Amino acid sequence: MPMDFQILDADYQIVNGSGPVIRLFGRGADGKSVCCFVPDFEPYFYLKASGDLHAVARLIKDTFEQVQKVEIVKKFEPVGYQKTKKEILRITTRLPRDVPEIRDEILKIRDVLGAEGDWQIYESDILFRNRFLIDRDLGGMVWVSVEGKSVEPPRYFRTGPAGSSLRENFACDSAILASGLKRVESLAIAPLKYLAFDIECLPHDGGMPSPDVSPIIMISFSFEPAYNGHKTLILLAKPAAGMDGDVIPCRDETEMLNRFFEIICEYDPDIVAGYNHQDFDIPYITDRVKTLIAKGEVINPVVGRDGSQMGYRRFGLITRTELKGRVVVDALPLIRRAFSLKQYTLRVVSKELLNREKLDVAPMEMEEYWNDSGDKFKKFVDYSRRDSELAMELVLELRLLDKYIALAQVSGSLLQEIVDGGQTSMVENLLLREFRRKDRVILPKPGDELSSERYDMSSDLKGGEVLEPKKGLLENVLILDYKSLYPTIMMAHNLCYTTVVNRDRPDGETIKPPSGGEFVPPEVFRGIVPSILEDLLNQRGDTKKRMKRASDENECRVLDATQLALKILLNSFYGYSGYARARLYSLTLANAVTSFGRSNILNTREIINNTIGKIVLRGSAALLLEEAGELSSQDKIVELSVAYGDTDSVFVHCRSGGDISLEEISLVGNRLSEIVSASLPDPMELEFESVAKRALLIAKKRYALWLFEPKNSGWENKIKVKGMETVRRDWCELTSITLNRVLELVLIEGDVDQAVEHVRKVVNDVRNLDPGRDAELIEKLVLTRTLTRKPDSYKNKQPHLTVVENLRTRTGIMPSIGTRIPFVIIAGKGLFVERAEDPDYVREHNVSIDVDYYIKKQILPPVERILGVFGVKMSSLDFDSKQKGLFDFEVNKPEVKTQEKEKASSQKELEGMVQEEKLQCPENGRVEQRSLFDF
DNA sequence: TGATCTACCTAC
DNA sequence: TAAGGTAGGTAGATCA
Repeated sequence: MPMDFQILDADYQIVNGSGPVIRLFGRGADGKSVCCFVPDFEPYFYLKASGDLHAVARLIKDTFEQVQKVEIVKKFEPVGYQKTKKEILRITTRLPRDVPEIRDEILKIRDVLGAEGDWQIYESDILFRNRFLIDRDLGGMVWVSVEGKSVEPPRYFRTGPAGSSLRENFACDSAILASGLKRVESLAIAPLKYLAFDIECLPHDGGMPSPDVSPIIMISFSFEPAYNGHKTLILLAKPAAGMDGDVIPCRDETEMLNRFFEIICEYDPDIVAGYNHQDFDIPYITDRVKTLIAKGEVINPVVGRDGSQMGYRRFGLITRTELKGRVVVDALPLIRRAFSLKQYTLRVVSKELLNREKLDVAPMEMEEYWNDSGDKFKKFVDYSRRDSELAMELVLELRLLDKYIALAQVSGSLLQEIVDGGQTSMVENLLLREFRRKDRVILPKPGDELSSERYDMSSDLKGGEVLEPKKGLLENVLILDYKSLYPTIMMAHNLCYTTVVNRDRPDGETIKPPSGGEFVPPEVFRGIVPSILEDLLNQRGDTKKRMKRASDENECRVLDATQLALKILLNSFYGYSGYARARLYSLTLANAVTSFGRSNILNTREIINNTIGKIVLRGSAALLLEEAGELSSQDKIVELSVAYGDTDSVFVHCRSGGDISLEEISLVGNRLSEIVSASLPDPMELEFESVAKRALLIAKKRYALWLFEPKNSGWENKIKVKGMETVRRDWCELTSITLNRVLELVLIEGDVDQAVEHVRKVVNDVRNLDPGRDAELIEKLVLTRTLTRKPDSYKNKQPHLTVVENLRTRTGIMPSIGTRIPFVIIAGKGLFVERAEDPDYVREHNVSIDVDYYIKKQILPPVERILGVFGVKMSSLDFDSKQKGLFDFEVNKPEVKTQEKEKASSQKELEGMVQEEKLQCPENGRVEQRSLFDF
C-alpha cells in the first residue's frame, strides 16, 4: 500500500557493499514520522574535455577506481547563446565523496594526454541529496507517495535511569525501503510536531557562562501538540519538592541532560524551535556534554531521526546546527528578517510582537534564586518556562514558518537550507532543474579568488534611476508603479545567461539593451531565466485566483504564503545575476536589466510630462487632449507633471483650475496606467497604486504621503512615511513621535502653527527634564545602532562602541555582531561618541542626560527639514542661555495651498474620515511586517 | 574650519 | 559549507 509523506529533510547513508542510499525524512499524513530509503541513485558530474573524448573517457575509467562509468553526452555550456550542443563527459562515481576527491585529479589527465584546449568541470559541487531531489523532481516540503516494503527504522541507544544498561529505541515511527516514489501535488502541511526549548546556566558572578565551568541548571520545553498531556516541561538539575506537575527534578546535571535527549527522541519533533538557540543553547549543550563526558559522566546526546548526536559547526561568525531529519528553527534571525525593531532581545520582541511579558531574573541574582527553595526558586522556574513558551509562540502565532515552507515547496530546496540561508540556494535550485531539462550544464561555485575578482568588478553594476523630487508640499499626487519591474524586464527582453551573444552569432536581429551587449530574441532561443520567471508569474496568478475562491481561512493563509514565496523568487533572479558568489554571474545581464529599468522610468516621465501633458475630465471619462476635441466649460483640465520617482515608481502631480476629487484623480491614474502600459512590451505593466491628497517631498528617498486607497465603498486614508527620521531606528522615539505629530498636523490638518506650537512644547519638556522623575521621557531618548563588525575593525569611534566597551568592562558581557545596542547621550565634556551610555546604567546611577544634544541634534534638525518648507526658521535659537523665550519661530504664514478655505466641504469630509480611521503611523500603530525588495 | 571619509540605515 | 543588488541622505569623526 503506498504511503504519503511530506519531505522534511534528506541525506544519504553508505551501505556496505551497495553504495549510497538516499534517506528522506518526513511526516506522513497519518501523523507518523517516516524514514524512507531510496537505493539506486548514483553520484555524477560533467567534464568538458578536448581531444579524442573516447580516449579521455577510457583513461579516466582506467585511472580512477572510484569511477563507475564515463559516458559521452551532448549538452549546452552554461553561458552564452549557442547554436548546437557540445559533446562532454558524464562521469559516474561509486560514492558521493568520490566526486570532490577526483575532481581535481581528473584535470591532470589533460597533462597526461598533452591535450590542448579548454577543460572544465561542471556540477561537481552539488550535494548528493540535492542532486537526488533535483533529478527526481522532488524537493523540500513536497509530498511524495512511496511504494515499497516496511523495514526497521534507524535505531539509537541511550542510557537508562540510574546507570542501568543501554536501552535501544527506534529513532522514528516507521521506515520504508522505496521501490517506487512519486511526487504528489499538494500544498497541504503535514501534522507537524513542534518543540521549543531553552536552557539556564549558572554563571560566575553574573558574567558570561562558559560550558567548561558553568553548569546547565534548568531546561524548559514547550510542545505543540502537547507531550503526554504537557504543554510545557521544566527539567531541574537538582532534586526539589513541592513543584507543579510540569517540573521534573533530576538527581544532577547529568541525569537532567539525559532526560533532555530522551524527551526529544520520545516526542520526535519535526521542528525544534528556540530563541537564539542556534548560536547559544545548542552549542552550549554540545560543549557542556563534552565537558561532562570528559569527566567520566555517561551521557548520550542523541537527537537525530537517524540516531545521530547533537552537534554544531562554526563557519566564521555563523553557527550551523543539524538535527538529522528535523528542522532547527531559531526565531531570532527570522524575526530580524521579518520585522524592523529597535532591539531583538526576547523581552522586547515578545512585548512588541506578542504583547507578552518576559519574566526576568538578573544574572547576578541567579545563584541566589537557584539556591532558594521557596518563592524565588519558583519564580526562577517560571522564568525559564516562559522563555520556551515565548519561543514557541513567536514561531506559531507570528506564523514565521509559513513563508519558508512555501519557499521550500516552490523552489525545491530543503526547508532547513531556506530557513538558514539566503536566496542563493533557491535560485540555484530552480536554475539547476531548468538547465537540466534543457540539456545545459551549470558552473561550479566560484572560489574565493574569482569571487573577489568579481566583487571588484561589481562597481560596474549600475542600479536604478532616482528622479530629483519637486521638493515641498504638493496636493493631488498620483502614485504609479511598475509591477515586478526587473522580472518583467527580463521576460520582455528575453534577458538571460543563455541568450547573451558572446560566442555564436544568431542570424537575424538582436536585442540591444542601453547598457550595451546583445541578446538573441525569443524566436531564436527562449531564455531559460525568462521562462522560469514566466512560470513563476503564471503560478502566482493562479495562486491568487485560487485565493479569491478559497473560503477556508487556513487554505487562504497557505495560498497567500505561496503567492508571496513566488514573488520573492521572481525578485531574486536579478540580484543573483550580480552576486559575486553566484554560479552564474553576469554583469552584462544584470546591467542590461537595470539599464532597461532606467530608460523605462525616464521614458515614462517623458510620456506623462510631454506626450500626454494634460488630461481632460469629462463626465466619468479621462481623455487625452486630442480625444477631447472642443473643450467646454464643464470640462476639467488636469495638468500633469512627474514630481518624483524611484526605480520603478512615478509620482504624478495633478493640477487643475478648481478642486479635483479623489474619484477624478483615480480616473486620471487609471488612464495613465492604461496608456503607458500599452506602450510597453508584455508583461511589463505600470500600475495605478494610490492617490496622495497631499505629499511632502523632502529629498530623494525621503517623503511623507497622505494616502487614500479605495476600500469597500469609501476611501481609507493613512500617512505613509518613507526614509524620514520617524522610520529610522538610529533616531530616538521622541524624534519619531514628534515628527509624526508634525506630519499629521501639516498633512492632514494643514495647520503649521499648531505644529510649531507642538514642537515648542516638546522642546520645553526636554529642557525641563528631571532625570529622577521623567523615567518615561528618558525611555523615549534611547537611540540604537547595530554592532556591525568586530570592535577593533572600526576606523572611527562610534557611540555604540563606547557602550559596548563599558558593558564589557562592567559585566564581561560582549554583545555579538548584529546586536542592536541601545544608548543615550549623557551630559559632560568631550566628543559626542564618548558620551554615549547604556540606558540601564543611566537609570540606575541617575546620570544626567545631555538635554542640549537632544534638542539641537535630535528634535530640531528633522523638524526643521519639514517646517522649513513653510518658511519656518529656527535660526535665531540660542539654547545655551536659559533665557525667557527659548527660541523664536519666524513663521512666514505659509502660502499653504493646503489651507484654502473654499474647500470647506471636501475638507470636512476628509476630517470625518480621519476620525474614523485612526492614523497608522509606524511608531504608533502595531509593528508592520517588513516589506520585500521588489523592483 | 571646511572637505572628505566612515558608518548607518533606508528605498527600491 | 556565509552572504541577492545599487542609490542616497545624514551625522560625526578625521584629515589637511
